[in-house]
Amino acid sequence: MLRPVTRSGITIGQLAQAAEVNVETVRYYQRIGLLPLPRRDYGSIRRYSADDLKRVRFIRRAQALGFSLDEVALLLGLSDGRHCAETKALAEKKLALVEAKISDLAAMRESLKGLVAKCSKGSRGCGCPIIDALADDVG
Amino acid sequence: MLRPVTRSGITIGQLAQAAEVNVETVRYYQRIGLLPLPRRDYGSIRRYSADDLKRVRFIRRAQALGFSLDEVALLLGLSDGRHCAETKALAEKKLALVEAKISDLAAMRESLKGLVAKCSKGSRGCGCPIIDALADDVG
DNA sequence: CTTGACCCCGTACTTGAGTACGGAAGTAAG
DNA sequence: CTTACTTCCGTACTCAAGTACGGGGTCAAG
Repeated sequence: MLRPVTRSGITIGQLAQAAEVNVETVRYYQRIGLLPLPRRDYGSIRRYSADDLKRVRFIRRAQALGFSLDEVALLLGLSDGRHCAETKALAEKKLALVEAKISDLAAMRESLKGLVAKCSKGSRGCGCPIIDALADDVG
Repeated sequence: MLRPVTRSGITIGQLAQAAEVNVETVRYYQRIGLLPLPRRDYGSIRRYSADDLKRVRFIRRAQALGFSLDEVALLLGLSDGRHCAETKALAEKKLALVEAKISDLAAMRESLKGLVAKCSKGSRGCGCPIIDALADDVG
């Protein structure tokens, strides 16, 4: 029969808009394998799922946290449910990295808080050596 | 007399090594104004201070946290001790950003912890939908 | 059945952040 | 003084991560 099966899922344009990225960016992620190319159930137009949207959002947020696309791919790969030993080792490495980042950011936060407080009191010279926030030795 | 005054400070090569960056990177930061070009007290060779080293390290760590060099420049600019009102506004914005990053990373951390725990128990299929860590709405 | 909005694909261009290169000059050790 | 290592500087190249472009196909509305 080949009836135009329930066009479930959203188009690339809608996906891009929802994830606040460029359509080209979505295509780019597909090309480099970060995003699975979805089946074209209907004609030649791809349909995307809610999971695809979550994935794109994850990518962008992970990037904002300083991960490269390669690293993002690794993080996403952690969910393959296979190769437990390797997965665990990798997860532990990433966990340490994440914890280091958190502590750097926490130091930055305190520094910024101090600055805001100083500025609020209108004290003269609201300088803030934020640089000192990250001055301690690298773990 | 013009005696070769106490060659205080380190050379660019030593600075680069200490900060674990390329010499060219240091020169690059100078070119784009992220690093002050130090006076050449002695001949034509630049000498760098401990502050310069701290600055380079700060830059790299801030980058690893997802800040662009432009943003790093802003962060560093917070210490100018002038324009209190603007400084405060900017600091508040950055503070919010930093807090958002921390909470994203904290979610990632929990997810990774869960994965490591599952793997440690040797349970079958140590999959970890880390993607869900960042699935909640963007603040 | 045309029009306008959207999609497909491949290729080329751009931007941010370095890296590499090559020749001249400074400097330290032998 | 010579040799070997740095530094200086400008220019050119690279790489990741997109962005833009152009030609063609689809599809719903008018």
